[in-house]
Amino acid sequence: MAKREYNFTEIEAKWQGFWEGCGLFRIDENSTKEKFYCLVMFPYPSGTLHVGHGRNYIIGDVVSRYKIMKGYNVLSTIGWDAFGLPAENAAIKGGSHPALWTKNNIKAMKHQLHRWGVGYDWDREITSCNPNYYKWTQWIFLKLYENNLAYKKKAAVNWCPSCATVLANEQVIEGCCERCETPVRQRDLEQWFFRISKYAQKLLDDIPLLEGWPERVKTMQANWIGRNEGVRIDFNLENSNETLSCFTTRPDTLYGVTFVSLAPEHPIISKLISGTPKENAVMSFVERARNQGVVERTAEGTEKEGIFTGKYVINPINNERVPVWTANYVLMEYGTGAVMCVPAHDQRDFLFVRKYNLPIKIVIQPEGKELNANTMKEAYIENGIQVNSGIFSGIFNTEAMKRIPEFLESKGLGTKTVTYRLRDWLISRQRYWGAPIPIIYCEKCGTVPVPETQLPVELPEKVEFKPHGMSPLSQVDSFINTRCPKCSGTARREIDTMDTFVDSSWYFLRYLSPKDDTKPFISDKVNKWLPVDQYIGGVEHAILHLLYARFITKVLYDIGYINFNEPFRHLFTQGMIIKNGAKMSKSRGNVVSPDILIDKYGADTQRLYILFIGPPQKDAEWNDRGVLGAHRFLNRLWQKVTDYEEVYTRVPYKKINIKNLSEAAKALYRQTNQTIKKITEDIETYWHFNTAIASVMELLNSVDSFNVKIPHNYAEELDFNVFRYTMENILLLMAPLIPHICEELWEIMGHKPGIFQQSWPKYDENAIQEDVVEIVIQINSKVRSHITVTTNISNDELKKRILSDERVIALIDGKKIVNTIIVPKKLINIVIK
RNA sequence: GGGCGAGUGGUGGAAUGGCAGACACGAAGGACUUAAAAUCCUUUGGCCGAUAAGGCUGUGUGGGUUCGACUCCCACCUCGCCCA
Repeated sequence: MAKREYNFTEIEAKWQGFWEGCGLFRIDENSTKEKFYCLVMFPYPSGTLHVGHGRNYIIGDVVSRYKIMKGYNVLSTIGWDAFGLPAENAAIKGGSHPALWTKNNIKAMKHQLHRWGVGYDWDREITSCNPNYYKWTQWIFLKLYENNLAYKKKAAVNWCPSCATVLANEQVIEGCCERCETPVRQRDLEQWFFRISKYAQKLLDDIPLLEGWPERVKTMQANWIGRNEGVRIDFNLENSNETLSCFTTRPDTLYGVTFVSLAPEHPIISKLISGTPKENAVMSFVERARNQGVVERTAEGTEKEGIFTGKYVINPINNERVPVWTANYVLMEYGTGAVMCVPAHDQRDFLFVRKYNLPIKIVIQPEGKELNANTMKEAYIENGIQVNSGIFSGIFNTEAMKRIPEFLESKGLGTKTVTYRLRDWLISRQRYWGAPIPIIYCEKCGTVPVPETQLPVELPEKVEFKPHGMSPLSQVDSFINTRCPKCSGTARREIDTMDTFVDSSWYFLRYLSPKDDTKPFISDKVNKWLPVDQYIGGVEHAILHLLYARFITKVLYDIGYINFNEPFRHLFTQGMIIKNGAKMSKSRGNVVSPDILIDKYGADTQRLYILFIGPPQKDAEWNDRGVLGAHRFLNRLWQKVTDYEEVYTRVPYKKINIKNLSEAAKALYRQTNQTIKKITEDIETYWHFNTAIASVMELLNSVDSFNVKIPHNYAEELDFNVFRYTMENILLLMAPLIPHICEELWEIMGHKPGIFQQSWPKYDENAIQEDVVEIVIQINSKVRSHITVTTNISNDELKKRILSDERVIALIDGKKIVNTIIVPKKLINIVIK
C-alpha cells in the first residue's frame, strides 16, 4: 500500500478555505441554539506576531471550536486596537504615516492569524482608528460629558519628557514611563478626565459578581480601587480663621499628634508662608520635593525630609498647639494632602522625628509591656490600650477607633470619610494618533460639545509629527479653526486626543453591528449577546483595560443603553511564553516567528505544541525541540489513519457490544471511553489542554500495540470497528486543538467533510468500568507488593486474600497487625508492630 | 514592607491526601540504510546490588498533622507578578 504523505501546507490551506466558505464562524442570528460569545483581547497592530502572542488566539480558537461542537451558537470576533504611540513614534522616526504604518501591520498580522487557522467572523472585523469606529468613541465621550462624567481641570499630571505627553497614573511604572522608561516629571496642564472615581464603590461592590474571573485579578482590582475608611479632622490654624483638614485612618492616635505635615503641593503652603522669614527656605524645599517624583518620595529607603513652616495648628481634641511642617513623604493625592503625625504609632512619622528631633507622645500601650518614648526603636503600630487620651484613656484602641470619630462628629470637629486610591481617569493625550476629543471652545459660549450629527471629528492627514509638548494638531489651522455649534461664531477645536484605553473600553459592543452608521451599537443585539461568555487575554490588563471596560459598561447601563452592568462573565488570563529566561520581545531578540515554524511543520504542529507546553494560565518556557515532538505525534496520527485508507468504506459499521469483543479490543474500547471522559473534563473544567493531549498520546500508543489487521473475517471486523471507533474519537476530541489534520483525516475515514458539524463525543458509562483492578499492598505505609483483584471484591475477602499471600506473610513475619486501612479499588495498608 | 503565585529528573511538565516523575523533549544502545535524515524497538531520578531479585533514598529547607504528605498546617529560603 502506497503511503500517503502528510502534506500539511496543502491541507491547512484547503480547510481554512473550507471554513471560510461554509461560514463556520458566521453566526446564525435566528438560531435557537444557546449563544456563546468568545472574545480574545483585540491586538495592537505592532507589526508581527510571535509564538507567544499565538497562545492567546489559539486558546480562544480552541474554546470557540469546542463550543461549536457542544452545540452553541458561537460568536468569535477580532479587531484592531489601532490607535497608539508606536505608530506615531514610527512616523517621528521618519517612517511612513501612522495610518499607513498601521494598515500595513494589520495586513501582515491578519495573514498570520489566518495561517494559524484561528477562526473569526471576519465580516465583523473592527479597526479603532477608522473614522467609522472612532466616531462612536467620540460619542461615548459625549455621553459621559452630558452626564457630568467628563470634565476638564488643571492638574499636576505625569509628564514623560521623552514621549512629550502626559501619562495616566496607570501608565507610570516605578516612577517611569511604561513605554520608554524615562523618569516621569510633574507638570500642570489643563486636562480632560473621566469621573471614574464616582464609580469606585460600584466597581468594588460588583467584584463578587465576577465569578468566572481569576481571584488574583479581582484582588488586584480591589487593591487598585483601594477603599479606605477614616476620618477627616479639622485643625484650626493658630491666629487665623483657616482650618486644615487632615485625613487619617487612625483616629485612635489623635492624642498622640506632635506635628502636622503638608504635601509639598498643598495650595495652602504659599498662603502660610508668604511674607514670613521662612518663605524662601520653604519654597525651595517645596520645589525640590516636587521634582523628586512620587515614587521616589514614598519609597521605603528614601530619606524622609521636611521643613517647618513657622505656623501652628490646634489639635481639636485636646487643644494642644502643634507645629505645621511640609514633608516629602506626604502626597497630595492621598486624602486631603495633609496628615496628622503620630511618631509613636506611625513608622514614617517616627523616622521623621528622629531626624528633626521632634517630640514623641505614646497614646497606645501594648498589653504586657511598656513603651518608652525615649528608648523605643520603632513605631508601635499594633493594637493596645489607650493612654494619655483624656476621657478615652483605658479603653482598647479598637474601641477608640469607633468612639473618637463619633465624638468628633458630635462636636463638629471632624467627619467620617471614605477615600479611594482610584483617581479620575486622565484621558487627554498631547498626541496625534488617537480619537480627537469632540469639544469646541467658543469665545462667547465657552466649552461646547460637538453635536452628535457632526461626528466624527476627523483627524487631518497632513501634520508635523515632531513632538513639541503640544498635540501635533495644534499646528493644523484647518483643523483648529471652526465654527461654534451654538452661535456659529469663530471657535477653536480641542487639540488633544483620547487615551487609547477609551477605544478599547467599549469595542466588545461594536462587534454586534460593526458596520452600522447610525448607532455605536444596537441595544437589542448587545443585550442578547452580552455579557461576553468568555474573555481571554494577558494578565497585564488585569487593572487598566478591564477596569475601564467595566466602568464604561456601568455608565452605559446607568444611562439606559444596555441592560447588563458587567461586560465579561468569565475571564481567562494566559501565561507568557518565555524564551531564554525572558518574555519574548523584539528588543531582547528572543522572538520565535510562527511563519518559519508553519512553513516547516504546519500550523497544527505549532498549535499542538503551544497547547502541550503546560497549563495555559502559567508561564511556559519555549523549547524548539519540543515542536519536533508535536510534529512527530501528528505524523503518527496521520500514518495510523491513512494506513487503512481503502478499508474504511469496505468494512461495515457494527454496533459495538462490549460482551462480544476480544480482550484486547475491550481494553481499547474502554480506554477510548475513559479518554473521552478525561478530555471533556480537562477542557471543560480546568482548561488543561496539556493533559488532554497527553491522554490522547497514551491512547494512540495503545492503538499501536493493539495491532489492527485488515479484516478477513467476522472477528477481525469487530476489532477493526473498535479501532475505527477509537480513531474517530481521537479526531473528534482533537479537532478543536488541531483542526486541519482532523478535518482531513475525518474525510479520509470516509465521512462527509466538516468535522465541526459533528457533536462532541459522549462516553459510554458502562464501558469505562474496569472488571479487575490492581491494588497496592503497603506494609507500614511502604509499597511492598501488588495484587490484581476483581472490582467487586469485598473488603473482608480482599484482606483474607492478602493475608494468605506468601510474600505478605513473609514480610509480616509474625509481627502483630495493629491496623488495616483499605481504600477501595486502590490500596491496602497493613500496619504492624 | 504588604498581597498573591511558584519551587518536582538533564528539560517542559504529570499526580491536590493513597504506587512520585504520566505524556513529551533530550540522552544512551539497537534495527533499517552504501551513508545520512526520517521511522521503529529498548533503556533512562539517584544510590547499593551483577545490567538480576531485592533494598535504600528522593518533590526548595526545617518542623507538625496523618496509617499514609509533592498535596494539608506552622516557620524559613529562593524566584516571579502586583501594590507600597
